[in-house]
Amino acid sequence: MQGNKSSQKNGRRGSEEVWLDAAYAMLIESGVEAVKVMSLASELNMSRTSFYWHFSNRDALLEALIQRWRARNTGNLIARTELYAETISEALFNLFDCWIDEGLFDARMDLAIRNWAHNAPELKAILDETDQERINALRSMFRRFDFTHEQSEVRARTVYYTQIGYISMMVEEPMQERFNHMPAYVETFTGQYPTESEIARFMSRHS
Amino acid sequence: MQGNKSSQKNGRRGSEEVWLDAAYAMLIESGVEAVKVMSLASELNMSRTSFYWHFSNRDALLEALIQRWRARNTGNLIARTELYAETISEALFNLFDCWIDEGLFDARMDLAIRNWAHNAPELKAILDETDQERINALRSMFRRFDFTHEQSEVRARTVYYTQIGYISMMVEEPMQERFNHMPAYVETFTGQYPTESEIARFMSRHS
DNA sequence: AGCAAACTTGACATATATGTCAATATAATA
DNA sequence: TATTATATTGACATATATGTCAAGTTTGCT
Repeated sequence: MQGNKSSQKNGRRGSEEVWLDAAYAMLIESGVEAVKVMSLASELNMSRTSFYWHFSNRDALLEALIQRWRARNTGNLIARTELYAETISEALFNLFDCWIDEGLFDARMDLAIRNWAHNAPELKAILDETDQERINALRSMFRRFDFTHEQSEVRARTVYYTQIGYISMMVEEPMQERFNHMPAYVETFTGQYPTESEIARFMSRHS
Repeated sequence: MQGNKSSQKNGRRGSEEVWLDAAYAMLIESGVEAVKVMSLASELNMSRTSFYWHFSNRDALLEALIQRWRARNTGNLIARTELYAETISEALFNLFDCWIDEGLFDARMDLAIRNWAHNAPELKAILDETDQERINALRSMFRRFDFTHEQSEVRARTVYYTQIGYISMMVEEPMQERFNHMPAYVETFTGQYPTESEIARFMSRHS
């Protein structure tokens, strides 16, 4: 792990990113094991050995992938849980934006990292920490409304596990169907069905 | 995929199972990609080539792993959703047995299969079908009590996704803590806190 | 003991993957 | 145009993995 030769200021030609993008696509599509210098080279129509100018070795590439994940998938989700909301339903709808907008939360990357972490203890440790931070944020969110500590703990986990499960199953569902179910999810997570205006506010954000 | 030479009646010495057991352990520990004839051989202190007497090739071994999963992880979960219950809470507690007893539901195997399916379309199709059957059973369970179609649909998914998420995250939690949270999970999934006697009945099963 | 079925092994052929290196090509700029 | 930093390449060395085969060993049974 560690250290690629050049990654300084000069963004002139820079083919380093090309390799990283290809690696990212491969990681998401087929998992870490599939991120091979050979495969990437043939996909890029480039000599395999050219890779070694940009990265010292395969591990350096993998390390860069992890850095990319950390940079992109940190903060957004937690920020969403902290947005202004008058009710727990509104707060949940704020969170749901993450499940819809790939720019807010990269679910496929998150899944790839999770599977990868199974065989990479250091990464597993980072991921566990990340998960804990997210769950903490969700627990605080419930605490801000009328939920006991125990309720907040369990509902935070239910919300998070549900989403991780959804991602892990790679559910393919028409977007309209997802939207239709969301009020019922809010009802399940909070104990009460959202109001017309709460639903309307959420729906209007996504059109 | 397909076809090992001998697997008939004669269970005399049978080293076929030894290879399969090792493969199973490797699959669960490190994923399909790690299920390699070489690794298994060195772990079993056996010549690599000996493997090929028992299985025609690596694919046959992988096929056998899938068969083992299908044989073991089919039915039990669904049967649990169909057990007699006077309330939805009792029904959910019946289901929770699966998350506690590895004999009823092999969560680690399920996760390994799910990750594997990511790169194996045929397996993915089988898994999708299995998931659908399980969700259908859960939906029917909710329908048997006072839930609308929409509520049953979403709560069935919430219960299932939550568990898949839990497995996918490889949460390590003291058993006592899991038990302590279960009434609050029941409350989240059903909308009402279980009674003392429902909790007592569940707890008494696990001691 | 003797025989056949069940199993194991090492030598061989081949495919895929990583990484090093010296030789070369290309682009920016002096 | 000449120089230099930035890149690319093919040849080579090595590691890991799959699978075939002929020759051997072990085990169960008569």
